[in-house]
Amino acid sequence: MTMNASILDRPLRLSDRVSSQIEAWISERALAPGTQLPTEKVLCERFGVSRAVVREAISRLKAEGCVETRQGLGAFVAAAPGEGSFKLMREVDPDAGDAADIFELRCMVESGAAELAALRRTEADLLRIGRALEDMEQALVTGDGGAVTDDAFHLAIAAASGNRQLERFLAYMGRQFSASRVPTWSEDGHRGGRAAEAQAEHRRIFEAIRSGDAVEAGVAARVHLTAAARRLGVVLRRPEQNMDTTDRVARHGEVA
Amino acid sequence: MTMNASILDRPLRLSDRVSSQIEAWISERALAPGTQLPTEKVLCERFGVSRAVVREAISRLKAEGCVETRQGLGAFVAAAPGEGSFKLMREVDPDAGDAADIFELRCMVESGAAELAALRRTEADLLRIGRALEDMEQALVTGDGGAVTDDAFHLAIAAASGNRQLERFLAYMGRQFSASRVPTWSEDGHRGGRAAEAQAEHRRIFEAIRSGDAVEAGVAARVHLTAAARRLGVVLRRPEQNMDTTDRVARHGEVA
DNA sequence: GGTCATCTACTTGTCTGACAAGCTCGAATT
DNA sequence: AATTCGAGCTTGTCAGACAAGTAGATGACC
Repeated sequence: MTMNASILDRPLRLSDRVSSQIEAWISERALAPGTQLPTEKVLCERFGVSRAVVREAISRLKAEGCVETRQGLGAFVAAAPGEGSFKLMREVDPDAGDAADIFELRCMVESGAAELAALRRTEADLLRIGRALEDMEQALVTGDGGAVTDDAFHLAIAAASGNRQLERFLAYMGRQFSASRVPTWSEDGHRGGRAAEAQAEHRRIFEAIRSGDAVEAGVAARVHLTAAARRLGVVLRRPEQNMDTTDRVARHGEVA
Repeated sequence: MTMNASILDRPLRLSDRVSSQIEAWISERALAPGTQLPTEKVLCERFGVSRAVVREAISRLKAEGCVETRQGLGAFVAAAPGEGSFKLMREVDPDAGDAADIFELRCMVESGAAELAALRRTEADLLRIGRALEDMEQALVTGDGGAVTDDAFHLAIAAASGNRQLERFLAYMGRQFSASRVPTWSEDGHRGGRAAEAQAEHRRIFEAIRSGDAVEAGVAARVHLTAAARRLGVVLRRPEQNMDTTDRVARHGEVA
């Protein structure tokens, strides 16, 4: 006959106590994601335990998702409990290759968002997207506030897709990239016609979503992102096959 | 010159692999709560690692809530890993339709990854994908280790896409979703033919990537993910238009 | 024979020391 | 000045040892 009540009396393992204290320490100071934790050695001295115990404690925090470790660097706060998501994708360098990679990724996901938006958009969604479009139209005249509204436009489409994961992801990526939209809407961008060009692409996307044509919406989104990359001078690898693949197929579909 | 030595060779911590394999092992055999796990010593010999690694792996499973340990007694299955991994999904969003959202998102991104992989795969990539495929083939016979290799298969494709942002994103999503692959490779999955069905879809994807047919690779990936969702009983909203959109278009492209 | 203390074998928990792998930064080299 | 390379840090892994806790066999005692 086993004493099941012993679960409550069970001896507290050292690693449990240590992990609790570290977690409390993070919470109390409200450490921002990315903050570096003390090294294992320091933690050993502070808690008076061996490194094995500290490692098990940190291992537990890793499993809970609030700590990340990188060999040779250290341990870092990953995210406050409950909000861990795409945080893993931080530290994106606006470097050369990364920019192309991100454009490719956005092309896949945003075209998908446009397709879903065409299928599921509500009247409220259309109103929101349309308002962003009008604001950009005005920005074309006044030459002001284009970049901000551009963000709003793409976010509104993501929201209209009805897929909350997609919306969160695109919101994140959009934030990463809002800086790159600036050149399009800069003084130079207006003069060089880049702003007007982008706006024409935006109108095509909006029309497709309004009319409920998913295929056309996806194509329009892909065209827009490919053109945006070109306008920013980002060189897409194997451009002749790369992002045009589905586009080309879709055109055949249209013709057929 | 960028080192394409790639992400997956590095962040492969031993303890992560061991914990994944133990978790998959529990899932595939559908071990009842209370079942005793092999001792640490046995696990060390079986995986060929030190006790520290095994202990970290088990520590992770403890944190996930699917394993409990008692000093002097051993380690025991606490709850079905399905519930334990639901905890990971809970972090994303406790909503019901969340699984469908994630499937949609994965469908977009993984099909894109397959297309890019078909265009850019190196011989080393093909070797790695092929090895994962063979491992799954063997898992079909032995009934063991299918879920882990399934992860490896999709990650290898992501790596072959040559897009590091994509690879990181899919690695993240894969971790969130590896639990959902378990039913396919469980005992029940083998008996019901779900494993064989999935494997056939995998072969189609691999063949397309090997032959460099981007369109076919994308189609095969979309078919696979749609089927996977169906096998798991996930209801995709508006299935008749939803994920089939680009698929239908691509087929027209093939015919044309 | 039955009861109880003890002893043994085995498990997980903790400690220690060492080396490997990966990263940062600055000095030395070209 | 730009580049290379190594010292010095970090975490990751290994090996062996002992402490603490448990179950079951052993054996003594009634």
